[in-house]
Amino acid sequence: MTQAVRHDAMRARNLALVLGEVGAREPVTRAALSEITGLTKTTVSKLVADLIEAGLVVETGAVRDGERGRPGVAVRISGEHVAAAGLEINVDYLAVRVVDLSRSVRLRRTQAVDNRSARPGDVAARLRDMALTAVDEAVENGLRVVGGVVAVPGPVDLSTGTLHNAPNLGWRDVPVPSLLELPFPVRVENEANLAALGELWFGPGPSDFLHVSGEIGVGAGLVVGGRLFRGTHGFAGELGHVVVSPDGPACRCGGNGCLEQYAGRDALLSAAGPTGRPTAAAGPAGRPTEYTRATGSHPTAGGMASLASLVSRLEAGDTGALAACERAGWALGVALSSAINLVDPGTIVLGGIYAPLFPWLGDVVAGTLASRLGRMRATVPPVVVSRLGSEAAALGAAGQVIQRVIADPAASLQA
Amino acid sequence: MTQAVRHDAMRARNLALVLGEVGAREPVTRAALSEITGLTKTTVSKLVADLIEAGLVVETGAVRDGERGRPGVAVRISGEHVAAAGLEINVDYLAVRVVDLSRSVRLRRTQAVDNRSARPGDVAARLRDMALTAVDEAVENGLRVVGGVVAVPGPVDLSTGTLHNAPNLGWRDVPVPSLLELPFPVRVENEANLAALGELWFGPGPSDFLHVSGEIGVGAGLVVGGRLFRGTHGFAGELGHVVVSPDGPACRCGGNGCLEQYAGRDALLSAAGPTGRPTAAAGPAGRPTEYTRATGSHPTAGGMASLASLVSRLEAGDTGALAACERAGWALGVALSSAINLVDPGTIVLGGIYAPLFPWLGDVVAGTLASRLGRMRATVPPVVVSRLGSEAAALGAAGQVIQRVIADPAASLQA
DNA sequence: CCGAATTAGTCTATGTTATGGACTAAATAT
DNA sequence: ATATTTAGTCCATAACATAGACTAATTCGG
Repeated sequence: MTQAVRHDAMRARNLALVLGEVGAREPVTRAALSEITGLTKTTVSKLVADLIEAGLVVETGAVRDGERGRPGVAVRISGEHVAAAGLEINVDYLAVRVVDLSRSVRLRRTQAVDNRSARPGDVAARLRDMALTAVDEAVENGLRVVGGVVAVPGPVDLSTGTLHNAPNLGWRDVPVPSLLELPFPVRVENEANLAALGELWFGPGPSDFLHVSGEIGVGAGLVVGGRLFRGTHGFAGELGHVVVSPDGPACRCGGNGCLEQYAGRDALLSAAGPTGRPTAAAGPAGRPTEYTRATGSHPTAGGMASLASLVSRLEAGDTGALAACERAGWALGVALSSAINLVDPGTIVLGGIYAPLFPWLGDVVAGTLASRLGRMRATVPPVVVSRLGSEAAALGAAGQVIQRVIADPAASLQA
Repeated sequence: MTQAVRHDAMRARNLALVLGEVGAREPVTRAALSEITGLTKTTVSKLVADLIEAGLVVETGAVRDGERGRPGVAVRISGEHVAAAGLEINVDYLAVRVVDLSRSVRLRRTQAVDNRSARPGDVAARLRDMALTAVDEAVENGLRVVGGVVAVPGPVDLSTGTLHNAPNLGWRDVPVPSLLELPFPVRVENEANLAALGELWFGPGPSDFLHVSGEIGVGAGLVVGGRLFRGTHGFAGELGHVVVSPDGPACRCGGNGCLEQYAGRDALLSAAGPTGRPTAAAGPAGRPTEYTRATGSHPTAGGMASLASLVSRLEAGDTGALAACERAGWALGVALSSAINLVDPGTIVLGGIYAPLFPWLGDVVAGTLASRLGRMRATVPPVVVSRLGSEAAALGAAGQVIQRVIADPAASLQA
């Protein structure tokens, strides 16, 4: 059930409503906000004044849009005070992103590390260092980091932040927030879910889609009506173990013929045949390389090297590589057709390793969907590529903090 | 975005909150409601007074529970004034249920009709007659039918109430509400969704589950946190076309090896081999038999006769019938393992034709799930049988109206 | 160039709703 | 019989939004 509504809750909701509309249509004048929300001009003015005082909103000066009458003073979300940290623990790298309230990315740090062999405490310490230097830099720019979210490759208990198990890291029941000990509240969430939210808040697309995160495993995050669907225990979106063929190759989950056995990173690479740089010969784990990049595909650490070589073989027209992609695309299409029948997403967004492979996968996936769904549905969901690639999860993590502030400005208005 | 909150909205929400708690814990005293909701005794008293005046709630007299102090006056949801109609158009029958606000079923009418060959207008006219006589009877009992929902076997445009297409009826783009022309607002919804909601509101079980409706097709309704998940366009839950084997038998949807080809009613019956009363020799379509029943499995119209004979063959230990059930159960398990990985339901509820077949299916389904999911998940969702059987959809339909009244009593408080 | 029209935003009085504490009512404990 | 305890009502107050008057700043038309 919902909570009781007192006067303070009424005000809190209206603050959230106004701030949300500012974010959705900035720059907007108070008059326009009054018309959009249905609140009176008086009320909107008072709410906006509070938001300005809290540093969440700023005036951008008068707007003269050729209309008659006194010009309004537009406001927009302020990116100058409040910021959020998006952290990511992945198999091959650690990442930190600092995003301000206006969703501008203020800082990017990625460190290539092979975390497969590492202990949770050591990884957390390294990520903590990265986060703290990032926070320092943010503070120098006048920003206050009000919270952080950590993206991890496995299911999470949302209330405690415990990572239940991450098979590709070899971790079990890791209490991530207490290991990090950061000077702001930290939540933890599955990377596939966060990648979907990253696509929602930082991508160009719609607000109804299934985002597929191709990594070693294959995860998916479903966003409907701008909200993430988590399922009963928060384990929804395990696309990697959807059945492609019930008598297919055995999977580590105990089943047979799961999608992961056809389109997971390792399955894809080994199906493509021998490659120049095999997975085992990945870079040294001890000495991480630090660097910053603007956008595009991710660094070559661990098996990533093989992915890069797979792409170059595909570009060269290598038949083995092409066949492997075709098979993976077909399997993805089969699994996605089940997913579409079950959860009815508006669009399919292919991310993770499928982003760089999209030129060789996309059409096969779309074709498989069309042949399996076309006769039932008036429209088959379009298959598009993620523009964020592997940055999606860390951005989604930061975005989740931003979203909380925007959804409940009254809470952060006191602090 | 949400709506602005004015004083009237505040009151509306608090009314809903109080009414909801009354429904959840009846009988309750005002004092207990005050403690539960956090609203003051004064406020609760005023809200309850309004609810009583509107006829939604009644006092049940003092409660002396052995405690010290003045005994409170308990209130409960009133079943004496407001009622809802649940209507169902199925392939083999039409059904009407009238349910009062306290969720007591006040009237059951079912008419066996073969609607396969019938025109929408004729079917609607017959259902309309049934509904009107039901409403008359309700009025005689002092009830006011404030709305109705129609369960139909196919996807629906919720805003207009148009049934897009019902392959088993042979209908396309049928504007159900305008055909019915009933003296109360009518909405339309997919029967699988409504069956899930029926299970939620009238069944004994939990509020997180996937309800499987085995009919000619196989539908599913997902309820998470007491809310139905509909997907982007409202087409979620098409379990019947989830892939069991990608190179299996061709399906009418254009795909291959869909669940429906293994566990749909027709597939199941024909796999069971020749039967005493084949599907084609179903009862006469022209002369419907009217009757009323309390509970249990549904009438024998159309293919239903064959289902009854399948059950008797199973009871007799017929090996062909047993093998068909085993195969269907295995396929259901395969499809459900995909569904569990994708949407993470808390429980699997088998309804429709799977309810009477449960003794021969249940263990196979559960076993298949255990073997495909056991190694990944700490707990595999339990597989249980629906106690409502084929009554679930019509009850869910009526329940949806009730639910609306309880979720927004302020709206019906004016009328 | 000036007044009329138009739109933005503020100010003031008012209405609606929930709160808090005093108060009455009705039971049990001693 | 009296004290204690709990239920529910009454009344003054506080919080918030509203309605409409008012001021401010622009464009339009002559």
